[in-house]
Amino acid sequence: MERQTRQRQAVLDAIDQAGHALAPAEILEMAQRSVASLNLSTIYRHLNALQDEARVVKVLLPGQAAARFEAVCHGDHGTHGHRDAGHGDDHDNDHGHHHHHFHCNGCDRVYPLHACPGSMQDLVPEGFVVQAHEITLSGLCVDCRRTDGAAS
Amino acid sequence: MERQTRQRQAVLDAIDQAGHALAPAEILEMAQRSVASLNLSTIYRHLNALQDEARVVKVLLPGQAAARFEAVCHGDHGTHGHRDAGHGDDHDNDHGHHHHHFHCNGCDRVYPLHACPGSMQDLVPEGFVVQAHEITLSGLCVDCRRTDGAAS
DNA sequence: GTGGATGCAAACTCTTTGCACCTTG
DNA sequence: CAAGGTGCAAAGAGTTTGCATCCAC
Repeated sequence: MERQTRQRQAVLDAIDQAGHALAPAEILEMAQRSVASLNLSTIYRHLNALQDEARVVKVLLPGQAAARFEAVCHGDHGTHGHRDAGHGDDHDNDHGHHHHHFHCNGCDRVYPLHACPGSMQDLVPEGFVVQAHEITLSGLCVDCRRTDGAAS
Repeated sequence: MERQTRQRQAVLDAIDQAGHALAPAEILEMAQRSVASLNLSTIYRHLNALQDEARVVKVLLPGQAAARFEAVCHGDHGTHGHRDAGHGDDHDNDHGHHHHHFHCNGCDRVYPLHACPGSMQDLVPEGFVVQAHEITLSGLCVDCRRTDGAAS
């Protein structure tokens, strides 16, 4: 996957423009606007390649079988110190900074959270070693709070 | 799923005796020792029923498509105050106390963690409402630390 | 005896792969 | 032109469901 093709560009554009994690099917839908013939398997092939290039991350939510993918953000946020990041994936490049996710129960979107409470070594029994942690919050985002939350 | 059948008992026994979360296939393997004819679909049917009865919980790990199931522990741990539990599942009975999980990268087991840092409302942007949180730690358990960790 | 439970096979979802064809460099 | 990418269809895991049979009550 090193050539510059229309389909590769379409996949990249979809992910970059979304601003939040997308499911492969959503990427397909977006990307087909540029390349109508685009196939799901091509999406998956690029997604896997882009993960290896550390340009996208796979986001898995507990409770959801299907994966989503988000663009890696290479902006430095100051915190390089903790060796406790990672998502348990095979790809252990930690380019793209450590973050967590918020899943909105209203619109089903997944938002990145740029805060992190730090290592959770104190939650585990003695003798256990924490190598990574994954926090997923869920609830209502600003928009859905107004709509679903009946807060008027 | 209200009758007392050998297969139901076999499934329950497997989960109760395991002491940690089991995959459906593992439950099958265990339970077939009592009921050789046991079928995977029967396991799934009971697992779903038992979830509704709040006797087992589905445990999903980020990064793993397949679900695991663990026995609900009805022991009170004092903390009933926080309305911030839940696993994002449809089943929102909070019988069985709120807890998190540790996934061992060595033996692939999932251990329950009975500690919880509490609500994480401060991690989300203003206007977002946190209804539930899910924390999954991973690393090495005591046993695997000795084995894999090459600590000798 | 009857209705709920079971086993089997088929269906479904998500993801990966084999292969012939087309495209990029 | 050749290496590599693409589309399609088929293969796989994991999970659910339809249906005829079986068994607990």
